[in-house]
Amino acid sequence: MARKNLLADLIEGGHSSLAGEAAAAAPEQRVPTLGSRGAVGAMSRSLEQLSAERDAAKVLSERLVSGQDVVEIDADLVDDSIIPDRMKGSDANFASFKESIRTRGQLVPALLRPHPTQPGRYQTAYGHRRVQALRELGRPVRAVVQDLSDDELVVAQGKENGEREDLSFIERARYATLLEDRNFKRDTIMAALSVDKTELSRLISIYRAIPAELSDAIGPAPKVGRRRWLEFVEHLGDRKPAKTLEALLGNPKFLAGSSDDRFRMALSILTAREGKTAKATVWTANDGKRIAKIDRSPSRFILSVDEKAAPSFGDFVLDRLPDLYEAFRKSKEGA
DNA sequence: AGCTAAGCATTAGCTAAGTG
DNA sequence: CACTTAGCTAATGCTTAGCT
Repeated sequence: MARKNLLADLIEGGHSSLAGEAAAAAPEQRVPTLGSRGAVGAMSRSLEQLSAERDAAKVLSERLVSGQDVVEIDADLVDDSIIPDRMKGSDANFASFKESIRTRGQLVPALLRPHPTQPGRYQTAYGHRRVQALRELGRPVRAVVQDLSDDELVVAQGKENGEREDLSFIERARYATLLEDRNFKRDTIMAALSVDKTELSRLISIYRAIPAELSDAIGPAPKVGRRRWLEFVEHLGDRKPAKTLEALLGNPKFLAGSSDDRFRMALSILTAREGKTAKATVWTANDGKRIAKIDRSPSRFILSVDEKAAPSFGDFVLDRLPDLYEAFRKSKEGA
């Protein structure tokens, strides 16, 4: 519970006056029209960016208020975090982000710590994209510098991603696994990713079950969540992925598609080989009505009755379930 | 064609039970 | 005790069908 409300606490705690304003203004927020669609659409992206930066500012505000000065540091002296969190090709908006930094300057400071082994250098805890953009622009980084332990660094980095919620499932799984490989405690990883132990366990086991070449080839797949990655791993099984990989990497369609598309293709190759992966089927009665849908899996048989096509048929079946089951048992005994 | 509501699929967070 | 597995479900996103 505390974990779930972490973000809310941060925002409300630090900016209760803001929240109050928002609540007071709410009744008047029903603006009838906002001009033409085109104008609104063009604005939305920069608005998103603005709000993302404001959110980041809220999280940093505590540190700023606590008497930390913002200093300017040569971007070339700033290294990335000890653990990379993003996969290749996951940041499509970087160019426009960089452009906004170029035109408007760096609105929100980054959070750095002194490099543990190289005096005079720094490591990024929070604000990787800003640092990267400023590095490319050849500008100094405005930053708060604090002595942070490895744990604190990793948790701060996780917050950055959590704020924007822009790490996909597999990226979080990868990040969690990298952290574990670096011997971070489960508690720390849980804090860094804002997940519970259940989810953390799944993240790590799923990522470890997929050969790195395969997950790298697929990429971040932002629209694919736990459920389908789990399905992916189940179908992968003990099978040698070499053939799957070969089939995929040799396919120009695979390489041309989006990361989500690549995931879909990879999954369909895995499931196709399985032969009998029955998809949901519809049972049609003699009168032509599509009465029920059947979903099969190794562990389930789901029968759903269409209440519109056959009102109260479900109850009818339910009433007779005991008799049906009895008949079923007898038929088994006989066999 | 454009809009809306309904239906369906998916994600992600939770509890409970199992395992070593 | 620390972690894993299974299963449920609210919230969200997407698709489809029906309406104006």
